Amino acid sequence: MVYRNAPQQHLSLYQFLLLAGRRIKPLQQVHAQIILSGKTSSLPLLTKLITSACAAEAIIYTRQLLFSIPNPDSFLFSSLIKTSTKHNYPVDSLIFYRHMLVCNAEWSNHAFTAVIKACANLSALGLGRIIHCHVIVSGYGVDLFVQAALVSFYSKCNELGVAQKVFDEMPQRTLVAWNSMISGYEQNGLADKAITLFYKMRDSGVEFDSVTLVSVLSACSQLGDLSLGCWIHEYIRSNLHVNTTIATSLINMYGRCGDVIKAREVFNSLNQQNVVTWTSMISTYGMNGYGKKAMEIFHLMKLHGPPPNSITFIAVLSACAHGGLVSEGQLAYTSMIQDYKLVPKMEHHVSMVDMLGRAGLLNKAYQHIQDMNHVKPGAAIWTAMLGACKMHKNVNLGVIAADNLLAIEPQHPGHYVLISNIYAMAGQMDRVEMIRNVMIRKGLKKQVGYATIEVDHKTYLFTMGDKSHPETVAIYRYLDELMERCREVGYTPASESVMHELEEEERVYALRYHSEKIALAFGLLKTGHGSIIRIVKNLRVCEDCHIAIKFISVVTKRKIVVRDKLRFHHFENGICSCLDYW
DNA sequence: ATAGGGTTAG
Repeated sequence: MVYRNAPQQHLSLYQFLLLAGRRIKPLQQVHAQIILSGKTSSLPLLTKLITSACAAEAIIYTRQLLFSIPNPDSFLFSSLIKTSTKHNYPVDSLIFYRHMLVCNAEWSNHAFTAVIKACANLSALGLGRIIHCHVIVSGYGVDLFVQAALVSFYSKCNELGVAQKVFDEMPQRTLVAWNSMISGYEQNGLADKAITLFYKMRDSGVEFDSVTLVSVLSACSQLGDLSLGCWIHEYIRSNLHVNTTIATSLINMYGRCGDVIKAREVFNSLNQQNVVTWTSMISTYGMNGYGKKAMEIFHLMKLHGPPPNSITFIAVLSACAHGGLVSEGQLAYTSMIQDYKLVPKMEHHVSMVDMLGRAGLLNKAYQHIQDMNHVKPGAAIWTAMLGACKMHKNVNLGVIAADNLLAIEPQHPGHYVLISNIYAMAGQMDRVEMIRNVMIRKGLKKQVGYATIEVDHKTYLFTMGDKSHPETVAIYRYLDELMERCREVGYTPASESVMHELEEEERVYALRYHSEKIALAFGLLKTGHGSIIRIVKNLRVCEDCHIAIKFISVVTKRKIVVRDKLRFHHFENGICSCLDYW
């Protein structure tokens, strides 16, 4: 308690600390002053010094400082753990936690929440479990802050069951706990559970905030749930201030639900755009196949917006890949490196290979892979290459891509169909057989395709050849009739896109009753003439369905929007926004 | 005098 006797002296040292801010040299000068004036036991001073050093990201100096302090107290430890977690030094956060244990300092909910968050950032499930035990033994198991941190931690470690259990056992569920649980489901791809929980939250009378809605909007994007998304937009308009975060979520939601016009409206309504809102708008256009529009926005951004970052260029290159804008994409790629000094990462290379490959420039795509400096081509690169080889029927390069893909991810079930297709094309039936055997041996099945459609605020799900719907007979009869009308105006089934091992008869059946066709027939039967049909498909839409839907848009005179695994297809008058380029 | 749990783009 020495410092109470000489407040003047300390005040000036403290002011020096404030002046030093996060600059490391001035901080070290004040440190010297502290030593010279003999105030090395003033914990408030040392706490400010050490957290400033940590915030200045001088982590080695921070560690040295801690070990030079004779009796750090609980406050110093929890501040330090908090700051190190916040500045992305989770390992140091754990080291400080251990040091806190050794020093036998008193625990606090602040120290626990921070160290749990550090474990969450590391996805360190085992360590987090141990700390959870420590929490309970220290009597902090009942603390609402610590419980919320645990919910978030278990969610980030994909342990949603445990997260839910901690959440359920909370005597009082705080807003933050609800938000953690909802975002936990959303981040783990369980969008329907996130939405169910949101309704529960609303019904239990807990006030939600913009953080809740950001997660729920993401869940809407995943499911293509445009009606809940619109409801949230209305709610925000009348109750909340639209900040850039929530605006980004709205743009993204509309974009991923295929409503480009609404996305643009939100974008235009913003007073202040940042790099994230610009990037979202570019990627919305790109994802929906409007490559030219995406480039228009990119151009506006370069004129009036902040400098594009690495993620902006992923959006730009991907828009070029999906829009067939090869020379524009190549220019953007060069500009990224030369004008913006950004180093291309794996995702940029994937988009480049995708872009060149789709355009049929297979040798250039292969050359790009070989020219990648310091980056080892990952599975995504070879998948893009393989897809392009299949599209343009280049067997030689296709086999090279397939071999590389098999070498990198031999276990991945999603690759087998594509790989065996290319070997079949190359006439290497022994390898086709081998791949098939591997699939059977490992119990790997083709991912089950399904399509969903929303009618009267209710979502219906169909799988291939689905007969579970009570009106199945009517749906199939209508679908058959529809396909007959399409045939009359020139449609012929493209059966080669079905997996080769099916018998011919099965192929035709499989094509005719693909989930997206059933969902589409159901939607056309159930909705009025002017409305847009919106379908979400979990896999990529197949070639035959793509052709068929173009014809269906003609014979029914309807607008049809299909979101597949990668992008959107807007069908109207026999034309798709992807220009058959996907 | 010392810090402050959850959320944001491909």
